[in-house]
Amino acid sequence: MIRDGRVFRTDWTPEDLHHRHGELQQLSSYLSPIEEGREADPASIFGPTGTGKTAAAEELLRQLRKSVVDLDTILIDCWNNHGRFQVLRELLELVNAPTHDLRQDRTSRDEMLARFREHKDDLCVVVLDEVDQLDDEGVLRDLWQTDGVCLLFIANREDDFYGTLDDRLQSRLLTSQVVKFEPYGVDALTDILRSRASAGLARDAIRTAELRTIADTARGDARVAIRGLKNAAEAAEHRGTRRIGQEDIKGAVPKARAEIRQKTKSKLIRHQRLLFEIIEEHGELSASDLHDAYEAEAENPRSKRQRRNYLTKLERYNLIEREGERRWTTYRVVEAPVRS
DNA sequence: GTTCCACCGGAAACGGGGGACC
DNA sequence: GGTCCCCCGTTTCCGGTGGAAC
Repeated sequence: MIRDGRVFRTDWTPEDLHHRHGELQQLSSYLSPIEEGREADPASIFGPTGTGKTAAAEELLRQLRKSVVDLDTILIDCWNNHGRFQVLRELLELVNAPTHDLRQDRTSRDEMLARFREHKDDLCVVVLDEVDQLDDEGVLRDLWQTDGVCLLFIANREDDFYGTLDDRLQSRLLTSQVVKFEPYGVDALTDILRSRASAGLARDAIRTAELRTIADTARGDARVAIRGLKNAAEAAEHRGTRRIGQEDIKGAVPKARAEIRQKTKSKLIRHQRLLFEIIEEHGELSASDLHDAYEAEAENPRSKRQRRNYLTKLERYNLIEREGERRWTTYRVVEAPVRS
């Protein structure tokens, strides 16, 4: 039934970006000075998980590369590169600057920045995906102050991003252009799934009614929906049938959510995972109960201050949410959506 | 009204790690 | 082999906050 499994991967980009033409056009107009060889003001994309933000940015970079000669386009995933050194190293690699002699504890940031400025083209578009995951905003200042660098930020929530910046940077960036990506509606998500199904599944493997059911259950998250479609196809294959039925769909989307959550969990370090598992086990519990449970279970428990850092991280990962303040603080597991 | 308590988060200090250099 | 360097993860300290207890 599955003809091409690549279609269901998160990094697979369709030829046509369904239902994001307006947003793409908006972004193109913000970055249009680049096509005339000029620097464009920073722009930001905000929107929940699975709304096509990264895919839109990639498409935008593709279009810019087609129309502008001598343009560096760089997309950095700040989820995997959250330190200043890591971001600068990625920048150097992507502009083909020498990186063999870089050392986290030896090479100064100024030197790395100078090397980047020397090797990049006159104009360079830098997309910082999941920018709210950055530990050190200094790199934003570095890039902001670099001639010829056009910045595009991607984050889930506006306040998560701006809230972490110092006043000076915040006031500069608050004037940047913003494009908001709303969650997909059922019709839009059904279209997206139809296009994936026709590219990756056998002909007539699924009907519109089943596609709509998946789209509806995914609640606006394309990543969950696409993975759900793949799970449904596998279930149908397992059943030995040539068409996906409602019974194949039933567990497909919850399974997709669980898989995405598992992937996120696998990135946690031991103490972060323990804190998450305690919250998961209790469903919801107060801060003091959480600390007590952690101290009872942890080997070499980390300090309370460090635990608070871990909990902030878990919140940013969309794994948990916090409610209330001070002694009434409670933590609970976020059911959905989660970031992949 | 004052003190206590539990929590949050910023800032500074500390120590480990590991390659370069002598 | 000893020392240097400095980033990163972690701890310590501390001020702020606001309800509870007195």
